[in-house]
Amino acid sequence: MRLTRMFLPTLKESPATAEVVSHKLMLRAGMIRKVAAGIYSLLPLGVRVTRKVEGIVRDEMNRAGAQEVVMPVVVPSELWLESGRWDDYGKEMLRLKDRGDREFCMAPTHEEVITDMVRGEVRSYKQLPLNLYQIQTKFRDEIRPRFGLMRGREFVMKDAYSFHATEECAEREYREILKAYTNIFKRCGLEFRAVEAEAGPIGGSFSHEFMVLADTGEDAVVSCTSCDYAANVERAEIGASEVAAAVVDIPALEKVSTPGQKTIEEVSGFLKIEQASLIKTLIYKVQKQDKKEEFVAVLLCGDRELNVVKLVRLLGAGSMELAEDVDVERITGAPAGFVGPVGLKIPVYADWGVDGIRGGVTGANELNTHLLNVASGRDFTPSYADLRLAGAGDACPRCDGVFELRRGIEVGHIFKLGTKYSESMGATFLDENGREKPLIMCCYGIGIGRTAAAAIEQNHDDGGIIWPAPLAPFDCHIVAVNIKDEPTMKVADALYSELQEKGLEVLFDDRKVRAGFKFKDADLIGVPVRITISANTVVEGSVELKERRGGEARLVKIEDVAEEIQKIVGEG
RNA sequence: CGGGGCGUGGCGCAGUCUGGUAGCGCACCUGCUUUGGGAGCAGGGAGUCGGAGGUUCGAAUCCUCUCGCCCCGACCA
Repeated sequence: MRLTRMFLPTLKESPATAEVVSHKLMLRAGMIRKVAAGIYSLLPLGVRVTRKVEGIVRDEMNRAGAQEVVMPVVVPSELWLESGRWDDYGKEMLRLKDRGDREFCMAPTHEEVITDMVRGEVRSYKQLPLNLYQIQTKFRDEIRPRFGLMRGREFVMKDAYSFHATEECAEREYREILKAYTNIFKRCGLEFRAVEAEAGPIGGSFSHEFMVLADTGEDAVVSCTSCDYAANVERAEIGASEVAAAVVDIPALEKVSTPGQKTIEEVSGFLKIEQASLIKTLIYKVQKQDKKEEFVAVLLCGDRELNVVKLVRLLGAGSMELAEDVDVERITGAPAGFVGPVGLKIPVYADWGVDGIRGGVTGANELNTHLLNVASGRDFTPSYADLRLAGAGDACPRCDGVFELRRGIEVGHIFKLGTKYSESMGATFLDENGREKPLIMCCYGIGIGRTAAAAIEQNHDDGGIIWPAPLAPFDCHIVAVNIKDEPTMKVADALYSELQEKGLEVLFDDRKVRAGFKFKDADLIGVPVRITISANTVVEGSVELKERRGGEARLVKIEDVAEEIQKIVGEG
């Protein structure tokens, strides 16, 4: 593509509204333009990158035996009423009416549609398993869209759904796609982790997220430094490590006045005691499954956070929330900030870490007062469990390694759905014994635009984007330093044709602007290889080759250019 | 949903407090010079100041309403 003819509006300054690098660079490099909050148009360069991601995804999905379908964006309410999600999905689902006042939505996901498609056709176990996928636009009316393509309202997603006669078969397929996803993100040239994750509101029994590692990621991920365990911190289990110390040599409890010192930081600073030696006490209001309410206390080391999901699971609760101030005072006798486990009449749960605190500090359940020399087992007896949010240095639950903490961008998510949709929507088949059973389902998603954005978050410098070769909009970028110089243009034109004939995608900057201007644009756009053609090197039959990802420019004989580029971008 | 902020040429902003008839940088067009890291000079085009209503001799500026966009928070002791 000749730059003089390409719709590629690059920007020197970045629009004020862009917050994260990928968003800024996509705007500056002329890949996207905003149409409304969380809604973007893709410009030619954006389309090229998107197609690269889609191509890899499509290829690996097909290879894994999945078949491509396309489902509608606008879906009638009936299907959602059947699954129960018309009411459950809430405001994230954009609803609309047609001229006959019939209700529809812009599909935020397609479980209902695919289940409907399959239930109409699949009758027998002989037709299973089946894996169908699509690459389609979805709409979720996010509370707060942000970060460009990273968290838009309208976005392109590859979603796949598999259908099985048996659990074993479903799990086998789940493993297959896990492998396929690993191939996909490897081929995209991204550093990523497949992590154990919470299944979330979509439901199901287990799930993995694919996280592209980048400091700007919205999610926190722990991974073991010595085995391959990795998990979203929301999910991560922690291995037991703290060993209980002997209780004997701890001095007696002592009250200390701590006027106005409520937070962990304040108490820690006031008493000159490490945050880790403080015992944080949270009072939670728990909604049990049978709708009864109960209050519980949760203890954590002062420097750690509670993982609410772990507590919910431990108690088998329906939901829970922090107790209101009035409830805290009624139950403990003190306002929030001065609460402690000693003498509490409600059930007390503690994270394992608390067992390691000897001679700790807690609230005294008395205004402006804390207790010193508190010891678990002597002064209070909690039920211990793994309750804290995992962090760096915590023990791995699978081996004796420890966690490191990284940030990640969720680009893929796979779930085992089970029979949630097939049961509610009557998608059944007849097994070998002629018995009717609900189909067992799994679903598998990949955010296409988000993957491109994540690639930028992970691969950029001050000058702009540094595309991993497989996602790059072009393989190489020819810069003709001076278009008025005839020898230069002769070589540039010839190379442009030759490289294209050899199957390379070539961007040719033939604009009448100064060299520096072209170099800046080239760095911004981030094509892997730049070929600089100028009068002084052309005389000796060579041109300059420079890789976007570091490295010095080097002279290459004109006849060797194609081969060199193919070596770098890994084609041919 | 709660809190905060912003809408002024394509982009980034000043001007608003203290009303007087719109300005700067980038981009764009023309010419000359320049030509390896976002050139210089000269000339030029482009804005119903988000929209509606009001106050006033006069409104980008003050008041009311409205629309749009952005940020922070939504499990914190």
